[in-house]
This record gives sequence, C-alpha cells and structure tokens, in this order.
Amino acid sequence: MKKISGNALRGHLDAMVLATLARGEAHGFEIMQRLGAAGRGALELKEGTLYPVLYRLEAAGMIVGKWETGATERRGPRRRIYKLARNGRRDLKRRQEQWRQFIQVIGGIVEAPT
Amino acid sequence: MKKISGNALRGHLDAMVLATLARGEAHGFEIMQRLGAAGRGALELKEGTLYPVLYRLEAAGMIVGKWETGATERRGPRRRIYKLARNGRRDLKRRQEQWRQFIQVIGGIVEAPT
DNA sequence: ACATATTATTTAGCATGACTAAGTAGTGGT
DNA sequence: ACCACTACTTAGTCATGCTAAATAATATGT
Repeated sequence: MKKISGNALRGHLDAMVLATLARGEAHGFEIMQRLGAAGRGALELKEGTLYPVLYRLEAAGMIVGKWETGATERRGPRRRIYKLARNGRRDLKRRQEQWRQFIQVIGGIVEAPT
Repeated sequence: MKKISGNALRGHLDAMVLATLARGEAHGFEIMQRLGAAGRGALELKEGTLYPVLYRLEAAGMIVGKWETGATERRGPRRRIYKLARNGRRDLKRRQEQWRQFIQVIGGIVEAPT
C-alpha cells in the first residue's frame, strides 16, 4: 500500500492531531503511534513532522501541554502530556465540517469517470 | 460557505485538472471556470495557481497543449487547448485510487467523535 | 563499566507547491 | 480614449510537511 505523506497531508494534520486528542490526552510519541496505527500502514509520521504541529497548536491555545510529574518507574526522558483545550474542541468541530465539505467538493471533481 | 483554498488543495490540484480534462479538452481559462462551477462557490482558483499546474502537467507528458488555430471570429487573445495524454489518463486513475485511500484513512482519523 | 536499544523530545535547514500581484495582449462597447 | 472581458505569463512569497541529526533518560546485555 502506498504511503500517504508529503503534500497530501497539508492542511489536515492539525485536524488529525486534534481528533486524536479528542479520544484522550496523550504525549507526542503516543500521538505518533496512535496515528500510525489508525493509518493502517498507510501513514508514517516522523517526529520532525509531528512535534512542530504540537508546538503550533499549543501556541494557538488549541491544546494544553504539561510535563509529566510524579514517581515514575518508567524508563526514558520526561514526556509532555497534551490535552484538548476548549478552543481546540471547538476548532476540531469546525475542521470536521470543513473536512466534509472538502471531500464532497474535491471528491466530486476528482471522482469524475475517466 | 467557507472557501477551500491554500494548503488543503496541495497534492490534489493535479488530479482535479486531469479529471476536468477527462470530460473533454479545454483551454486554461475554461478549466478555471469549470472548476469554479464544480466547486459550487467553495472553490476559487486564480490564474497564478492554475497555469503553473498546466505547465507542469504538460512538461510531465500528462496533458498535451496546442495553440488554437484557424479562422477565429472570436474575440480575445490566443488560447492554448489542452487534452489528456495517454499517460495522463493512466495517472488520473492512479490518483483517483489514491484519493479514495486518502479520504478513507484521513477521514477515519478526522471524523472521530468529539 | 560500556555499548546498545528503546522511549521521548528538540530543532536547523530543505523542498514543495499554492498564492499574491502585477504585467501583457486582443477585441468590443461606451 | 477608456473600460470590461477574455486569456495567458511569471517573479516572488509563504506555509508547512520532511530530512536528519542531536540530546536525554533508563533498562538490558556483555
């Protein structure tokens, strides 16, 4: 199966991340894994793609991140846990509507019989 | 209705143009109008967006363009008529399959219940 | 002790391609 | 003469996803 990547994702990545967080808070690495799993082999985001999206969404007030604290017996570095902000949930709804319009309009054009 | 533009179109514009030409040859301006009409007010391509796509597709051998000739009683400057090349028709089919995969995978992620 | 693997984050620089904005050109109407 | 409409051209900008490498913390194996 061909990978979905590059330009095709443009303008949709934010919605994908927000939708992922709508299912529950998660840290960056986890979001990457969830998206990879949800993509059933057709999606393969790299860190350099995802993290800047998180910074952008946090700076825009769409998501809220905080460093994980507490007695951690796990291995590895600190994680930043993100969750949807109220604005983010609103934004997600808006983006979902736009997505539906997008696939209807563009699909109607692209799916023309050859 | 919000306009579809910018990054959301990335990676889909080529397919849109090929699909438009699959319905019959046309010159650039006409393709713009057809896309505008097909977009039902949600699409508004400008020349600076469309023409470079045509040049790119022609250079890649996906479409063939030729200057309109003959006794023309019509008004206005010369037009370049484009039609789908064999490669272009093949490419369109491939892009349509990718489109279906795209909306299935990305849609499955974005349409998560809020 | 040391290397290696895994988890997790950061970031500088690049590439793609849609957009902005302005220009050229021909024809018809006022 | 000027404007509107049709039609094409193109230089420069910008957003954003990707490449690639570095840093960090801990566990496991030798």
